[in-house]
Amino acid sequence: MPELPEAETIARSLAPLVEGRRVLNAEFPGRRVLRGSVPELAGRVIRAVERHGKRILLTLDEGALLVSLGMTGALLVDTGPGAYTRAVLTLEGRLLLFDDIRQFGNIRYLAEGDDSLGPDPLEISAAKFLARLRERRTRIKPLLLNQAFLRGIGNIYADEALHRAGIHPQRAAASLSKLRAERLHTAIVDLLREAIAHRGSSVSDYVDAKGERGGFQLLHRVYRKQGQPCPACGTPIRRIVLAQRGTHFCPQCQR
DNA sequence: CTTAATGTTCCCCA
DNA sequence: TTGGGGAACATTAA
Repeated sequence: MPELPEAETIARSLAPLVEGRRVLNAEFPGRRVLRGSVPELAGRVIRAVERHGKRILLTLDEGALLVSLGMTGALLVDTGPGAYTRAVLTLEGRLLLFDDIRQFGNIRYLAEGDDSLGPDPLEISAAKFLARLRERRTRIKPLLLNQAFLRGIGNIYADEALHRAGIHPQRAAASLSKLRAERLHTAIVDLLREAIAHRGSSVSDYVDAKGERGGFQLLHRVYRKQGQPCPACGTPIRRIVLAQRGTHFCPQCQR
């Protein structure tokens, strides 16, 4: 469900609804939702809601909650708890729910900052991006999915960015020319900004904190478009499996 | 019944 | 040491 544009949309929709509010009670009906130990949350105040890669960071007056949305996680405000509600935070005047059908998502408490992720793709410079590519020996698509390399890109935007940049997903990352690497950097930035402007991609069940769907799925060029003509050249889009993920590309434009 | 799905982690092996 | 491959996690939809 969530990659960077979706997480950004969730954070923006959620922030004005919960920032500054005190937690009155916290319950976790989902047995497997909590990771690590979580201290008493009642009495804490939510100071800020921000995107952290493809995750959502709820900064409290002491510590923070890091919400990983997994494939099907959603943060919803003032809806009734349902069969897939895994966490319930009762706030002053609002109810914040974490719903997650497949339960790949989780919530962990951070006492301090989290430095386990790579740079944000919207903030890294082209020069630094190039330098980081050059020190890796893996193929470009799995590298883009690696959150320690860049935070926030997932399967949809990896495929879409590589198509825009004209790069084959199995291409060795370090073998990209300077020009190609810069083209990829530009493609990533443009793509993510456009997707955010369209409030993310609702391919299956992604919704923001108000339950609203995104619209960027209508502008996808290759993701899950196998057999359909490439919008650039008309060649049928191909689907392969790479790193256990469906991978969609144009065999003509991406070499 | 089979396959695939916006994700991550862990284990084994080269 | 790095990273690739595969399995696992849990659930729904086509």
